[in-house]
Amino acid sequence: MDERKQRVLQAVVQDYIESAEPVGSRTIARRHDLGVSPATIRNEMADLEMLGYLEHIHTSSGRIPSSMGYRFYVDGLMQPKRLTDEEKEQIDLWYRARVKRIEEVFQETARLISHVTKNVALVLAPQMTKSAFRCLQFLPLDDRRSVAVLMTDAGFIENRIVAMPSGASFEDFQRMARVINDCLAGCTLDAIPKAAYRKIRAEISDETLYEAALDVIRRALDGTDGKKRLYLGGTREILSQPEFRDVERVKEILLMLEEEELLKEILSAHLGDGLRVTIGQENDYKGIQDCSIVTATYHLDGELLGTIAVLGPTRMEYGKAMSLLGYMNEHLSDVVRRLGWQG
Amino acid sequence: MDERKQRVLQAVVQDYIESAEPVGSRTIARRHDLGVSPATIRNEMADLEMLGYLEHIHTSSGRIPSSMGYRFYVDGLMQPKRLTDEEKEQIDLWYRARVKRIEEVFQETARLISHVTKNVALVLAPQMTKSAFRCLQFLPLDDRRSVAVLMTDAGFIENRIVAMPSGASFEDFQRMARVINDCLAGCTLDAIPKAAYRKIRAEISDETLYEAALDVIRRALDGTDGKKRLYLGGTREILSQPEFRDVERVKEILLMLEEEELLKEILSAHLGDGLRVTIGQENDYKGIQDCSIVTATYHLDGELLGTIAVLGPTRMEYGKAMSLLGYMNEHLSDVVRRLGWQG
DNA sequence: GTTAGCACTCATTCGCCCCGAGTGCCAACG
DNA sequence: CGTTGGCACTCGGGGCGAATGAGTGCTAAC
Repeated sequence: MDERKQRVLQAVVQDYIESAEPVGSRTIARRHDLGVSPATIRNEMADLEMLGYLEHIHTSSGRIPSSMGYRFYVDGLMQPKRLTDEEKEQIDLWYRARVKRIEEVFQETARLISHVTKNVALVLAPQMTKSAFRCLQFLPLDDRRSVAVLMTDAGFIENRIVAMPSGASFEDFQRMARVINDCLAGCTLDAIPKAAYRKIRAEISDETLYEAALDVIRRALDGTDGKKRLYLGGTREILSQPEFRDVERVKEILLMLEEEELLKEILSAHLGDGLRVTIGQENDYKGIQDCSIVTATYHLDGELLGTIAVLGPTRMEYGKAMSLLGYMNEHLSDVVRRLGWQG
Repeated sequence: MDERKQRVLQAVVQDYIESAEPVGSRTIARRHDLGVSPATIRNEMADLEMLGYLEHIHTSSGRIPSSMGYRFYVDGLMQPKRLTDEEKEQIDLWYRARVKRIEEVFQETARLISHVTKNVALVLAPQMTKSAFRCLQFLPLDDRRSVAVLMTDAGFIENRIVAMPSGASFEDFQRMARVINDCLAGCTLDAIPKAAYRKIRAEISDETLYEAALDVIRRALDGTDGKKRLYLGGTREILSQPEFRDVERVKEILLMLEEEELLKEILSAHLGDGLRVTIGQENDYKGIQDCSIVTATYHLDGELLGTIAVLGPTRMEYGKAMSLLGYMNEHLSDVVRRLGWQG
């Protein structure tokens, strides 16, 4: 593919991303300074179509890029846009103004991304169960119940009300906590070895108390896993995309966005690959083969990681999405740290 | 207004709610057994229009109810529908299956209501700051930080990481907690008297420690107030309403639904009135004068209360919405209690 | 290799007509 | 006097065809 073809392809993709209308040879000749006439561009476009980079809806309607065309554009033609200092400032401001509690980081990140890109944003929060047990403590609530507080090395904190079996005192509970803390020290939450349970069993002779201990561990863990991990943003924003002018189309995508498991799967598939773009038919899942996804994985101090993503029509501002995610990727952990999650 | 007019009005409202199309005299004669001819019904409808209960888009298109018409229907004509045992069973199942943690109750309630009514659901959670201070406890995290856990009488639990000033030991913090617990006992969180602060000041002589104490209290409180209190559900469901066939209309309502403060205001205005219906032009806020809101306030053991609401086009199944909210109203506190929030 | 010219293709828009649902009024009926 | 049937009138919506315009593909000339 020669230089000029590339420039034509670039022009087509850029114009189409901007206008959302099939673009014709004349338009390109007018708006881009290629130094050739529309007729020549027509010839080039016909060639590009032969090569699979452009598509025709029908004879006589401008061309639109194919998935392959977008791919070539993203890989080579697009000039990677960096965020300006001003934009970075804005992002920082957004966090300062809106995120008061660590739990809000993910939701607000999704909102921010969708707001900037005008597309759907997905944020997959790190799994608490992947981090290591630090300690379990009890606080007295009343004579029948106490509050179990579970902390992990990554700084997750969970609290939960547990009933105390009649006959057991708060002191019994505190002793129990010490045993559990000893036995589970350093265990990753989703992989507590059988041996640890045996050790607890050995330490706690009282049957009811042992049952209570198990219950506490179970309850402390189960909430953490069932906890919402996928945050969505921008289901409103996509309405401004011409692709979703028709309500049926909107319903379709919203229906899909409710399938949390499916989305998690899609995002998990991209885990660990840094910044990555999947375009149109490159998607495995059929329902979004007219959409593209840009994903980035972020790290929080070493082990823990999650994924942030932008989902939108193939006609997406890839440069913007990529630079934004790239920035978030680097700085999300800073934000989290500033908010006091992790030292 | 005589008996027959009422039956005609009832027929018009019911048919319109069902079909979303303006209803004509012939349709009513066919579908409702009023024992009179379409001509007679036409006359009655003309009268009802004079009286303000029905409206005409223009000559020769069936009638649709006015706000006043809906009001008359809701107040007198509608037969109040009770939930069947089966439906109640379903609701209970929903909660059992989906609500694992107390924090999810409100979001899931919103989802449930929107799912059943096919309209937007709003749930205003009770304010933590309206409940009374029970105790503040510290848990050690590492040598520089500890976790402050705040509990209130209503069973709210908040946790937050606080830095310990250098030089202060964990024991200092625990002493501080005891002082704070003494001084704030029984105070409502949003109305801590000046005297309480003076008392703390008097008890804690060390300047840095006092600052730290204030910071802890402030931080424990500020998160609780900033915490999300309004839960939305069903922004997808309303797409199936013919009123929102046009994307512009959808955008409009979604935009409004983002104005959290506005929504809180609207709901707060209905606080404490039990089950209440506001129809079309009865709404103060102009943006929803073609919508109706059904609200109900629920109580959680005495003091604490919040509001649940259904927001939809005036052509709403009032009976369904009201019976559902009525039920939720009575049983939400049961659900909460079962999940262990409050004894 | 590039360009101008020309015939051809569709999608869209507009006007037009017709149909059907519905009203409003009037006259007749019991 | 209330009820009914009949009839003229009114719109909205669907279907049809012509005009428009953006765009292509091809060919011949530069």
